[in-house]
Amino acid sequence: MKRCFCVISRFIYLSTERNKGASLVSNVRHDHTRAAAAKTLSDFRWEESKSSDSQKWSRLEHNGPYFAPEYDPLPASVPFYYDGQLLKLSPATEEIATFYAKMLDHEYTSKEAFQNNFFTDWREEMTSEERKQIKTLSKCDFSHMHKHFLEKSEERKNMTKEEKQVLKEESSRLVEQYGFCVLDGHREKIGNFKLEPPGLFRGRGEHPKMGKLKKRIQPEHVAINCSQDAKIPEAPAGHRWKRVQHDNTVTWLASWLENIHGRPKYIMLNPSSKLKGEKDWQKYETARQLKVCVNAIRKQYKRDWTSREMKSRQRGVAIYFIDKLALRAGNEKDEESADTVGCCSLRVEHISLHRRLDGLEHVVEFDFLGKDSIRYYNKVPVEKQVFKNLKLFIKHKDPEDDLFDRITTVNLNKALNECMPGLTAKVFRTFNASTTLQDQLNKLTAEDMTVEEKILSYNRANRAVAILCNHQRAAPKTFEKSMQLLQEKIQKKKEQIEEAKRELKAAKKAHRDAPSDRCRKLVEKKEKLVQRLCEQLKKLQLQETDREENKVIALGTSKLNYLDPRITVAWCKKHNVPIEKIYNKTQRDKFTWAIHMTDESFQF
DNA sequence: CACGAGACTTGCCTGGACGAAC
DNA sequence: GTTCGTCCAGGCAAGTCTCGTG
Repeated sequence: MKRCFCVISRFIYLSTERNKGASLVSNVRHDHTRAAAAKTLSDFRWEESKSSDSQKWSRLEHNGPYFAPEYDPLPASVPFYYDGQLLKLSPATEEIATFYAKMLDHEYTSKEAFQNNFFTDWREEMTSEERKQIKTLSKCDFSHMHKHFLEKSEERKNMTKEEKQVLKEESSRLVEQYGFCVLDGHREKIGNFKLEPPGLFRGRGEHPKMGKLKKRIQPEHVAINCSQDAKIPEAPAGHRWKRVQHDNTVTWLASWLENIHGRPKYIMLNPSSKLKGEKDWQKYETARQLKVCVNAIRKQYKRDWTSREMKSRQRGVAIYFIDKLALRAGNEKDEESADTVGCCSLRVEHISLHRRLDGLEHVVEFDFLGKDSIRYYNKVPVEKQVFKNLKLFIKHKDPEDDLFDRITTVNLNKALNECMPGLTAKVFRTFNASTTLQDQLNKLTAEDMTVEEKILSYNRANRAVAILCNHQRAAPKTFEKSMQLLQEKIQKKKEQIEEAKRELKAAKKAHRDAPSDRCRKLVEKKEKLVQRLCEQLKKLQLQETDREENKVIALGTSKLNYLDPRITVAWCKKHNVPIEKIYNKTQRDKFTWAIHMTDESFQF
């Protein structure tokens, strides 16, 4: 498998290198396409790939991370008052105050947890003098700071073109210096070369740590990873790195521990890199592998529904949910984070069982907060045996008890792995998402459609996946307004059509009454106008449908993470839709591998 | 097996660039 | 020229899963 990808990756490099003849590129592609076609799924050796996969590179060199600029103290003209008294804060204290002052408009500064966390952490950073004086948050007056930053941002908006140009050049110099690394002889883009600046932590949902201080990262906190023979990046003057290591079994260039949860964070490559692309390709191949054995797995979990062992029954139902509803695995979480769940961590309170609902039998009603505190709400008719089992699982339990108390993500994944090497809960999401896209595209695309209609079909297929995976977004702030505008446009267009039709009729009549070349030409002209207007109307109406259906659905996540790009590429080729209409520049870069290795016959 | 550390993927939001409409 | 709206890259939080250790 590994070897197979090497062919592809060599091709990608070839094709992205300048001054290479097009004929060479197409030759490579041709060869590869055949090689890939000849390769069947059973040829993949997962065990083998596992050992060889552990080495991620042989040579790695980079310039280290870019540190956030030092704090620039406020001008003396921006006062801070405590309890009505002017107070000059020390730079460190002032800096943290500005984090809060910048957020005053946000709803969450009104939350008690946010205020308490912020104030506790702020006081910890104060000088003892300041700590003695500043005892109550509500007595702090940040309003002048707040105003100062509003003005600053206004200033920034009103910069001249030239000033903006200067900034732009500065930032591209930064990218030039820090934004790339050299991995195995190839210059690769780094994903996030800038270290996160200090600020206030705002978790998602009801996060118990909201408002806590995210501290400034110092070089002494940062570990550097590069190859032994590489030039070690220089630490900022007067500083040294936490450590420099040469571990080629990992892909990160730099890492540090964030202070909120004490979890590691990393600087890694951009998705367009070979390293990431290879991994991505592997992911989809695993998902395609599941396609081959999913029937057997389904049979197995259905058998488990009637197992004598409670654990097996629970696992059978859990995998059924993961498969049917594309739920996430649902690892255990600690108390120090928002209360969200996935499949294995579902609690009794998250489901309601309805013997009969809306004319359907055995309906399970799900209502819980999933990843990022996004609500999952769904009413699903299930097999009778699943229903029976669920009743059994919740018997004698309290609402806050685990629904699946005998299983964990670890043993669930272990069981899955025994069915198919490499299989874990999340593979089902990839598999179901990509399968859905393929099915929907096949169903929704017709040859006689215009390109616009085909794109609408694609978006609908994409949307079906997003709904399956529960990818949501906040409705755009301007949604209502822009929708209304669009409707007015449509109305206007309709009126134009009426008008044009009347004119056409009149022209026809004139031509009938007194045929002439001039009259005939006028009729033709009017006919064309009507036709053109109708086409425009259709386009607008398509746009309206698309936008309405998309109001709270986020398509990006599935497009980027769940849909095998080869499905899209093949579809575009087959139906003559330019790939640029579906993938923007970033997406094309990320999916370069797929764009080059896929021909129109590919099916997931 | 439980646990925690570590590595890597997935996820939503936002600020600013850019183009269209006024 | 200004305003408005859309799109996208970047930001960073929050998941999943693996591995080593006792």
